[in-house]
Amino acid sequence: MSAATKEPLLMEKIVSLCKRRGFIFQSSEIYGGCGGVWDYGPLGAELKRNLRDAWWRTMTRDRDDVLGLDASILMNPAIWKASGHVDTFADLMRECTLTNKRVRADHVDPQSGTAMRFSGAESPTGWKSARVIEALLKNGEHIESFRKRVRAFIAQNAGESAGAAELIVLLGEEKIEVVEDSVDFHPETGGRLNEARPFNLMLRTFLGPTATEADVTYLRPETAQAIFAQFKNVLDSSRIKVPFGICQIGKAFRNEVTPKNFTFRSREFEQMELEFFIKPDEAIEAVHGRVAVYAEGVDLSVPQDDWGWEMWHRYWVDQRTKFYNGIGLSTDVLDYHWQTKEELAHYARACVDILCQFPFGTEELEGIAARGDFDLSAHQKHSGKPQEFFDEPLKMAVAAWDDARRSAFVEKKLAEQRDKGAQGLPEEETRHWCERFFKGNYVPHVIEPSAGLDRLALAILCTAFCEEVKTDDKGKSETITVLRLHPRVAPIKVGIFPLLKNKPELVAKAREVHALLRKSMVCFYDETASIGRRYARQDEVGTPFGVTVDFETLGEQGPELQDTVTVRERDGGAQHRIKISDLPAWLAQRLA
RNA sequence: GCGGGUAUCGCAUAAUGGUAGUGCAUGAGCUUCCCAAGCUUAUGGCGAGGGUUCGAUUCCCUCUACCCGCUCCA
Repeated sequence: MSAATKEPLLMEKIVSLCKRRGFIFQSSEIYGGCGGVWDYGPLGAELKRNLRDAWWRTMTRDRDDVLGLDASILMNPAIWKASGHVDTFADLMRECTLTNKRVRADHVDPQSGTAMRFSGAESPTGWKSARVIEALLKNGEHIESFRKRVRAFIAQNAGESAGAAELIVLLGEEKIEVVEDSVDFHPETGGRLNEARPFNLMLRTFLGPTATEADVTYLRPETAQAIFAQFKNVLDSSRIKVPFGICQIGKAFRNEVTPKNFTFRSREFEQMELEFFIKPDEAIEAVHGRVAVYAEGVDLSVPQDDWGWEMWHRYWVDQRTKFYNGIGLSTDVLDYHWQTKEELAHYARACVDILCQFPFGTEELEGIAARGDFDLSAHQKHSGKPQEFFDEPLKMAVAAWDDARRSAFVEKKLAEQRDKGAQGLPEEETRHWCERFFKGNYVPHVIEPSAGLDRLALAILCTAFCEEVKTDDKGKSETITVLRLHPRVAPIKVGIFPLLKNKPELVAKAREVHALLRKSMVCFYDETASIGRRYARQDEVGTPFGVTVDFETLGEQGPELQDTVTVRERDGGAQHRIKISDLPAWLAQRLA
């Protein structure tokens, strides 16, 4: 992961452009806003739609092995129990008042020492804080090393304004009390913990007008769980076989602690997720005698029968990269982060983040995780409904095994699970898994490419944003703004202009051209201001082409140029003289 | 959630305890106008709520939103 140079000023310009030209507005602005949510204006709505459509086309319409789904946002809360979302965040949490670090209320180890209090702190930089600080001087700890620790945490919290930690002066130090086995201090930092309170990042709501506790459900925190919950229905209704995928685009909601960086981290956002179900490696090996192994430079373009989870994972990283390249995010603004063993969730085998360079840093656009059979198995267990796929070739292959080979297979599985320790399956479940496997049944594994649509829209805007200083003949220079959007995602494809608006013939002809083109693409007709200004307006919103109707179009320079128009390119400003009748095809070719 | 900062027409900015100004943008008009041209003209603003005051955009308090740094990010 490269540390991109942060450019807060650039971000401000982009935010300003987004508002000025109708891409993105603050939600509920006339009432003072609403934290962490944003609205898309006319051009933003088109941009987002183009991105959404491009994803949908690439992921399902252009493929034989991925099907679409459009599930509801509200679901049975049991889904969030099964997925682990409810439990993970239903805990009571306490925060350290010194560092704001959070701990589970029931996970605080008792400590002994002397509780100390400071009335505030100040620094030679002029920074001052009147916040009362309480922390535990642990038994045996030297008072100076204690003070040093407190200063370091204060400096960290205060940011740049407080300056160096060692220069901070602690004010009004006093001993409060000697404590024995207290659970009111953070086990690592020693800071006083505040009151315990529930911490849930899911948005709670009530399904049904009585709004009692029995009606509680949640706005989905991710779209993926609906795909798992409908896995069997899609499988049974679509005559499709593993490997195959189910994809979905939709809103998701999270009570983010800190929404930030414009639309990048919002509380309401749109996700584009694919769950691609694959055979377990054991099934590949049973049928094909081997599992293909990834090696640098191996061909990932066409899926093969002997691919296990690793190849499929690599395949999707490759596919997703090609998608981004195709809508204007070139390889030089993208980056990859392969999560380390420590970062991975316990059920995940691998996870790659595809990152993009934003003005505020290099941040995640998409995560592609190999999640094993964790999700479907969890739903199978919680719902009591089988989530298995019956694999005919597997059944045939295993039918040929003798008893010795079967028991060796079982022993090997048991050993694998034992090696995983607490994370491994109990012996009984492993034996059951093997039994089902021998009959050709298994819970498919899954590769999950999960992307944020709002993040993508922001990435597209940020990377397209371009300022140029232009100097005219008189030496007067000004800064012009161009959005170099890929024609495929640009909200407006072509601007149509009569050279002058006070000549009815020009206006009529331009309106004709507009009527012709709007049938196949988003157009913008503009007859006000000078022609240069109209070009500039379109440049600023990323319109790739401009069409100008002039006096030659009307035949003033003879029949040669009659019914031709000037087509002007946004990037480079090159002009072409094109027959009106050829325009739709000429433009369509360049917008594909 | 903590600390720091910001809030003035759509955008960018100025000044002020006493009728809030400018540039750009926007609307109307003139112009044979191909890269933000010129001229005329119009619309439009002190984030919300309290307090101090004869009078508050300005001073004080509270709230809200946004930005930066921590923190969080299934």
